[in-house]
Amino acid sequence: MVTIRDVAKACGFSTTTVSFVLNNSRMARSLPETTKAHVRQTAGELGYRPNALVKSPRSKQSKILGAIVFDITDPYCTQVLYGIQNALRQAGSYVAMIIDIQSNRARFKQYARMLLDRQVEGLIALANPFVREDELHEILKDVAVPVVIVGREMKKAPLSSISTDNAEGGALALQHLCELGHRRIAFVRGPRTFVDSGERWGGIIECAARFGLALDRMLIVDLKREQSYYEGGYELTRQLLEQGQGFTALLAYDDLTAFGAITALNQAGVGVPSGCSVVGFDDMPACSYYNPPLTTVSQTMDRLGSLGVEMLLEKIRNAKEEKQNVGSHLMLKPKLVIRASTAQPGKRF
Amino acid sequence: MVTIRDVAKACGFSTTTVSFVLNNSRMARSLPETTKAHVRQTAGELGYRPNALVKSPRSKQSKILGAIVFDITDPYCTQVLYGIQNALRQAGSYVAMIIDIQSNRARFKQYARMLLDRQVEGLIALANPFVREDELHEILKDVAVPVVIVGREMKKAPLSSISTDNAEGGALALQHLCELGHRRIAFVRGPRTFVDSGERWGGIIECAARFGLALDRMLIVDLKREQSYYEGGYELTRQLLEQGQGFTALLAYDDLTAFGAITALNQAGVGVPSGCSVVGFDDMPACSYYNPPLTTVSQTMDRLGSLGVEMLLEKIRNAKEEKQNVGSHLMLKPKLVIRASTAQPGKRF
DNA sequence: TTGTAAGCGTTATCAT
DNA sequence: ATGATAACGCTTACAA
Repeated sequence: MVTIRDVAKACGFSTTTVSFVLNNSRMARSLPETTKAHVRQTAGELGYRPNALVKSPRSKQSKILGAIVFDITDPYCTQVLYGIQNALRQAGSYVAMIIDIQSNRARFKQYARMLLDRQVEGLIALANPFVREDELHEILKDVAVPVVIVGREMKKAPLSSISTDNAEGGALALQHLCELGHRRIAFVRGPRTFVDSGERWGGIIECAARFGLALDRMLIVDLKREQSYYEGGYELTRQLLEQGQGFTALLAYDDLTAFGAITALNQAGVGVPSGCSVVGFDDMPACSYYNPPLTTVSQTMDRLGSLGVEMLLEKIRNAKEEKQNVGSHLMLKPKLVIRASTAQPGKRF
Repeated sequence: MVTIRDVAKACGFSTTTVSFVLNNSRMARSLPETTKAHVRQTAGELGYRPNALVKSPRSKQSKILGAIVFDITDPYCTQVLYGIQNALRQAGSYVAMIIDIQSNRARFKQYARMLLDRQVEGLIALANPFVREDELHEILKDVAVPVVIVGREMKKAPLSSISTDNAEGGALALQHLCELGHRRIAFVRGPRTFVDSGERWGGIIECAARFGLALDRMLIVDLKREQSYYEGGYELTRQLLEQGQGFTALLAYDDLTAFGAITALNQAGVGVPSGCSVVGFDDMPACSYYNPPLTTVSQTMDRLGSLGVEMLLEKIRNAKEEKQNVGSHLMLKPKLVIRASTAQPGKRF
């Protein structure tokens, strides 16, 4: 391995000078071009590469961020990670250490500690829908580095967070169906304890009022936590159909629920959207190639990730300047993405 | 920050002793239990956490592996990553630094270097279908640490690799269709330059011979590299239908291609599987909730990842013992996953 | 403009 | 059984 001392020896300057030149430090400005050129050349010739790990003790900068996701095979997580990596590339110099806790709450704390042991300068963590705000605070209370939570609004400092305006998302979805002329609309909501599901429902109620739409309790069903959302969407939709409640549209908790609903509808001989329109939530990649392509509400996950990183880097800068760190919260507007699973109510039904 | 010196001072022993105890080094065995207990307790009380980064200069072990994927939103990649993380958790102590090159070849080299600067002890890289073996060798030729390539057979040392038996996979898919009684089968192959597509085709030819099946050139079409596979599958299937070539089954390059094909078939009024059976390749998660759920060939991506890590760790151990590193190659058997998109040929058509 | 030397937190060597 | 001390590769006050 070629060290900075090897370079220094080879070009006849001290390690200090070499360090200055190779890091473009402000001290390097006072060095003559000839020196710099010489240093750089010998470094190049020797194939010198600075050891990024050992920089940290003196500089106090590991240039590593920790990212904790709850399921790396979940499209929601990977889209956020995509955004994270984009922001990191633009910021330059920082890398992420990505950890998957595989939906195992106990691992969260354990892995957070592991990342801290590895001297990450900050932590960005994706909240899954069933972890509560106070739990997160409890777990993260003695973490010394800045933290940003993605996907859940954290109201208490010092945690910052970035999330989607779920209420607006719910409203957007219902508004779309109303504007198409639907009045008999079924709702497959998320499990009762899910924060985001509650927020979405709030938006739906508000929007229903705006359109003078009466919500029929018989057309409102809730997923259970134990089921997969796809299975749940399928089962609940089948039940709705069996009960013979007529409806011309269905608003699902998320895209997977919507996929399950479509399967149930088709099996019952109901075409989508000819017999029933279906709207999802999230806009996972599979929506665009589903059969039919799914109308849904996009959470713009990549922006969640990239802006989350920007917030985190900002917090890290503040922490360095000993500014006190207040928690801040960003709420992104969701976007309605209209595809082929929604249409005006047909004649059938 | 609490350092090992703080602990030493607090408990009255030297840093050496503390280090021995806290690392359970063999030297610690000769220490009396009382000492060890005392050290451990003060460490606990002070909340001491060893700085994992600075261990590396002396121990020569960063305990970091680099993982390079070509698209972190691609289900193939994330499934492999899932396997990687599983293996890492079991192995303990190692973490992965995951880098997404976003299908940008130029970034491969750049990021590989970045990872090496960060002292990764080994590299595991997922090959995408359009990078060639010699390219990979060229890029990785002066990488000093052990490397394992996932998803592409590398025949030349010192690179090791682990991949799926694509020929067997192709054969498996066709055999399934033949056994169902199909004789008029359409093939949407991958782009000509794709290694895996060629391998699969080899298996298909072999299997066709075995079943005495004549392959009709009019029913064989190839995707173009520029198109998305979903789009390509859709377009090519539409063309096949327009040409009026009768076929009762379609074997697609991969799952996305199959999804596109199903969309085209349905739009033409052909039911799946009632009018035409469709088989994909990969078994991405979307297959199980597609409409209809897709019969496909599983690459068992998680095993690709976990076994890949095991190979890499093995290589790292060998490298430490100065054993010379020969490249090794593992080829995993694919698995046929039968779902609802295939059936015996119907009466229609 | 350049160099010396101290330090970062750890582990390894060697002595006691 | 325990401790001094050097070393790892780098950055950075301070000195010249």
